[in-house]
Amino acid sequence: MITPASSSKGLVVMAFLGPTASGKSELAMDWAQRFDCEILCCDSMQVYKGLDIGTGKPTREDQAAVPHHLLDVVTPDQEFHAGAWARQARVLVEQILSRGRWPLVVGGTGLYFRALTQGLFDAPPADPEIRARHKAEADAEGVPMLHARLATIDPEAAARISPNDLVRTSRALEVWEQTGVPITVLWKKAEPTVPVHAFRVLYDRDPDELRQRIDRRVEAMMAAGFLAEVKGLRARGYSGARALAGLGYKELSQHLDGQLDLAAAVAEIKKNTAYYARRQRTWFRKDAPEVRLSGSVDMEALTAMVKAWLA
RNA sequence: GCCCAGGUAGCUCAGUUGGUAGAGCAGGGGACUGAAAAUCCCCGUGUGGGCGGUUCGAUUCCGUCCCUGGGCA
Repeated sequence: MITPASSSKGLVVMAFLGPTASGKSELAMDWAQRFDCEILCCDSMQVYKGLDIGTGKPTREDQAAVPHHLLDVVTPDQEFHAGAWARQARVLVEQILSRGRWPLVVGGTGLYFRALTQGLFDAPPADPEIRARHKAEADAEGVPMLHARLATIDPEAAARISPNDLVRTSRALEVWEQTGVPITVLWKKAEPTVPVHAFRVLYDRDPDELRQRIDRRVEAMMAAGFLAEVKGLRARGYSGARALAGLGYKELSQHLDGQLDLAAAVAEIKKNTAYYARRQRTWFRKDAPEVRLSGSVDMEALTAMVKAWLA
């Protein structure tokens, strides 16, 4: 038996990270039941209530067997973001450790994980009005026009952000408009909060196998009523919510709007999910994991590695 | 056996009035600080089915052989 109490590192967590459909959740359930863990879902879409099938949310049975956190924290139309996730996650880590149990972070949202382990800088929150205005300007005159404006107030930020990247250009301008301080200055001032140390397990499959798993998973979601879930969300008035821009939700919404036939929508979901898995790989490769695993895992060997790491 | 249509990137195909070729899909690499399942950037040398011929030069024209699909016997 290993417990986090045996560590002298401070706040300590286990983390199973990896691309979608890799099977990391099953691995996590196994590990959690061996070592008395509580699971922190590191997933930007599972936080939404009602997005169940399409997000691959843990089943009721799994949730009953092991405590899961950071699921269903907001309704689909509510604002949510990395900062909110990280804040809640940090509190949960402390609480779980104080109970003498292990926090086990499981998921594939790289930004959220980084926000937990490294912290985010102190910045003003999003302002929907400003974002809507930027979006309208970009639609009318192009993102590069906004980017050019950023370049005049914060050349360093402009140099790091693509002229076509609306999201980042808009955020940098948003920070400037709200504080009068260039975002670059805030980046530099970012000070890490109490660090969370994570034993990172990157769980992956080879690309061919992962692609097959993705295809099968999408088919299974469709068979489980994914389309009905999307219809229901739209019927409740969430069609414009950002949550509905998530993988699968977006394509099925397009189908329901008559833009795609169902088979094409499903094919798009598979393709876009595979693209997404690639982006996830990039993220976790950079955040250097302690171990890379795939396929069936030797739990004894993994346990030994964690013990050594804790010592 | 004869006739027709094809054989070009892992797959489906385009194009080159002769100057050694490019799209989509698939695949790969990267960025990422409160939108992140979002947003954005980058990556294509392939005996142009084989062998001959014409030509300064052939993937492109000609001959022949092989393979695939269809038709006729």
